[in-house]
Amino acid sequence: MRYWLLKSEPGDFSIDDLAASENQSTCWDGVRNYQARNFIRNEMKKGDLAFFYHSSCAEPGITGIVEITREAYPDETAFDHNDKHFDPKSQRSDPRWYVVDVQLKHKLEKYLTLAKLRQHAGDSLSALQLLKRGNRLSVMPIAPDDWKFILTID
DNA sequence: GCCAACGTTGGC
DNA sequence: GCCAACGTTGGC
Repeated sequence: MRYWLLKSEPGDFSIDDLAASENQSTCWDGVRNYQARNFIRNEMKKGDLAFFYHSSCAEPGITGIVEITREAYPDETAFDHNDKHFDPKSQRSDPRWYVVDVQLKHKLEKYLTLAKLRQHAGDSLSALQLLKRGNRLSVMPIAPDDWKFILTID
């Protein structure tokens, strides 16, 4: 079992949007970065857990935990002319982009801000990709030790 | 294969 | 809104 972090702009799709979804589930579509795609397509397994992270907002941070409930399948939004994630280079015969399904496990009791995470950038979380400068990856693995540590942060 | 131009991400 | 970082594109 592996751990992940998934970014979403709350103005686009927030954890409350997920909570309000049918089965508290959604397909994680719109990822258009190859490194992130490779994680989704090749490495995410059913049962893996992921932090739900709110990015590009007033107070970025980890807001909840989701479970991967279905492994990779083609991203339909890439085929849809009317979707903002439409990609003419993705063909049904050779899909370029993939999604997984995720289901809400729970929101964190206390919103864990990026600022709070940064307090540990020098020691316990020194390897956390999220805290590296210039980090723009929207899907990234979290080491088990980092996952455990993050859950202990008050 | 190089690299400049451009677009996007995301924190602040 | 600004700007640094980074990925992608396209001419050569």
